[in-house]
Amino acid sequence: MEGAAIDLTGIDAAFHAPVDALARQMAAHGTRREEPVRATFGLLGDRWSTLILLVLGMGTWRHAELRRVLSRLGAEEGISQRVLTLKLRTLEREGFVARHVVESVPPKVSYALTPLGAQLKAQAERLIDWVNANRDVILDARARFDAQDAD
Amino acid sequence: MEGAAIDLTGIDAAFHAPVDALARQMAAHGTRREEPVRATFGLLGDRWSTLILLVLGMGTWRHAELRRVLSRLGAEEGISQRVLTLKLRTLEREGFVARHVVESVPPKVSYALTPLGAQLKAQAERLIDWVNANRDVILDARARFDAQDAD
DNA sequence: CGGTATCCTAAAAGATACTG
DNA sequence: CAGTATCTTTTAGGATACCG
Repeated sequence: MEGAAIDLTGIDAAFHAPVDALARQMAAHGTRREEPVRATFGLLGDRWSTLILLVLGMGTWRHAELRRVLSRLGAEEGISQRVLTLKLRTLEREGFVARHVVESVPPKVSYALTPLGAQLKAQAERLIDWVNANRDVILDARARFDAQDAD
Repeated sequence: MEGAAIDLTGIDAAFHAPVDALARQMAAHGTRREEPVRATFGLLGDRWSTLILLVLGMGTWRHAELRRVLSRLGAEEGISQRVLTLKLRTLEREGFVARHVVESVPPKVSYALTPLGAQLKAQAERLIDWVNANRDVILDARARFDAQDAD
């Protein structure tokens, strides 16, 4: 937890106190792409990672099966082999996904959630539930925004 | 809630049952970019929106002040005027941010969280806390991954 | 079958200049 | 001061072919 010594030069003095409190909070969020919070949020927000977490939440999958499921359920257009490998690698590096290889010819590779990944999936589901509970509020806000925009 | 009639052709029969359960869950997540869940996750995952939510959580800010704070606390490099406007527009459209204009010369524009936006900020903070609680697990996983990678 | 390499497109974000 | 327009850079993602 670094985040000390934030330079507030140029920010109105009236804001120093609240900004100071905020600085601690934002230090917790982290500023660099490598920061775990930023990295995790980035994963949840990308096109496939959350979907992958949900699918892996059901059990262990081979690469090809996983890809087929994502291609059927995830979107009109499916995920490319390259991107699935990429996303799985990132999820593995962060400790959310475990990759298991059985040495045969050809080798059998399978993926599953780690305990940490299962926790993250639970967190994601909480957020999904919150959004869905407020789905109508959001759609209303959009409708109002788009309507006034058309003036 | 559409999401009925998922085509499972080509997916091994052994997977039909779990995939079917999964289909309902993924329908809740939504597949299209316009889906509230996808859109909200995308916001939380982008470079600035979560930071903006945190700053607005402290009160009402003018555009320029907001930008100065983000440029000091948010990253080595600050947010551009254009991107801040863009992000605020999106947050406003989703109903998370309220934009208030006082008609003067020049007009005074200020931004604050809506009640819904405050809820989202709380959700984001929950996730931030979870990641920070597991920060070391994540960093360990990365270290192990990078080490075996170097073989 | 899983993975990589190469190439390409689309989308996000930054820099800069300008307007009411 | 807030916002827009234009241009450029960066990054995510997709298509395809090939390798062990």
